[in-house]
Amino acid sequence: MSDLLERLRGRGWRLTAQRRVVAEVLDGDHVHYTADEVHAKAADLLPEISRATVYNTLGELVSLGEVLEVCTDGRAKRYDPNAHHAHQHLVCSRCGTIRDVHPAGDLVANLPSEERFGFQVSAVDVTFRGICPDCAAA
Amino acid sequence: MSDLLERLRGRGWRLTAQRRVVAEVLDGDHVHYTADEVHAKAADLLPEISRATVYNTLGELVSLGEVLEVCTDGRAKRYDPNAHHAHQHLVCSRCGTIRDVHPAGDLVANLPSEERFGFQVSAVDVTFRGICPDCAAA
DNA sequence: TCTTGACTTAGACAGAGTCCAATGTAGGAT
DNA sequence: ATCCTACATTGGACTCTGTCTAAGTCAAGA
Repeated sequence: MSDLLERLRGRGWRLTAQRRVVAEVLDGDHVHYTADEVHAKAADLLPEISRATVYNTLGELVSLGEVLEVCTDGRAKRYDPNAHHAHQHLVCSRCGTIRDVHPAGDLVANLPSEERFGFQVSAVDVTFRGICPDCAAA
Repeated sequence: MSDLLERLRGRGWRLTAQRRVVAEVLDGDHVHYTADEVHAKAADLLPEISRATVYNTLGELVSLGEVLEVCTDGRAKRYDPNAHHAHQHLVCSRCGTIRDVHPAGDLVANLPSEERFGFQVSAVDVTFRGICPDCAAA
């Protein structure tokens, strides 16, 4: 994720300790933390970091296209650092676990033009729902 | 929507004035109101209706499968009375307008089994995003 | 019409997120 | 190396969405 920090510095981002730890927390695959989870994990590394800064930083990362916002339920938004590989999400209806998945085909093409109501359709968010192996076993 | 009320009465629902006006507000196509919008419109018909009752009634309608909960952004949930015809949503990224749409094909089948991580996949929610004709013109 | 358990109400509360004025600091300028 | 200052951070108040509770009300069966 340090290449991310370099990229952002190149765009004029000031590199602060707070931004570093937020970026560090978001490193990894299948990471989908809420803002509060990011704050808790960041506070383990930098105890005095504030909630406001975590929200600010996440918002900036989203605006810059480096992180995706995901809402799979009506609760807190989740933040997905896997923004540079198009993907969708598979969510366990019981425990809420989220996996990144890669459906086949062109999903936007599934929408016939007579169903587009004159919209310029540019993107599609897909959430597959089901029961994960752990919940199915329990 | 009065067939809805009949159906619910058959299931033991007590028919109150409050439930009637909530059902009436939710009548129509491409209806996707937030709970507060439902409350405001219901209060036009029955001024003393409370927010709690609107939330209760919407929750019950969702549990009974008569209304769908939709969240297209991280904000308030929206309530969609078109629960008896499978459909997905098309959302304007600028103004938030929502249309019900009917994509072609079996959307769950788009997820290859090696991308299912052992989940039993049972449903899929799809949100197409784009710019609506009004916003494109403006 | 009476009765009763289901329904409604107002308001307190909780969770998620935003905003603001005061303070601190990264990094270019000197 | 130090200074400056525009940008970043902070804590706390605030907003919005939704839930809960205790007390009062009422639909509909007896």
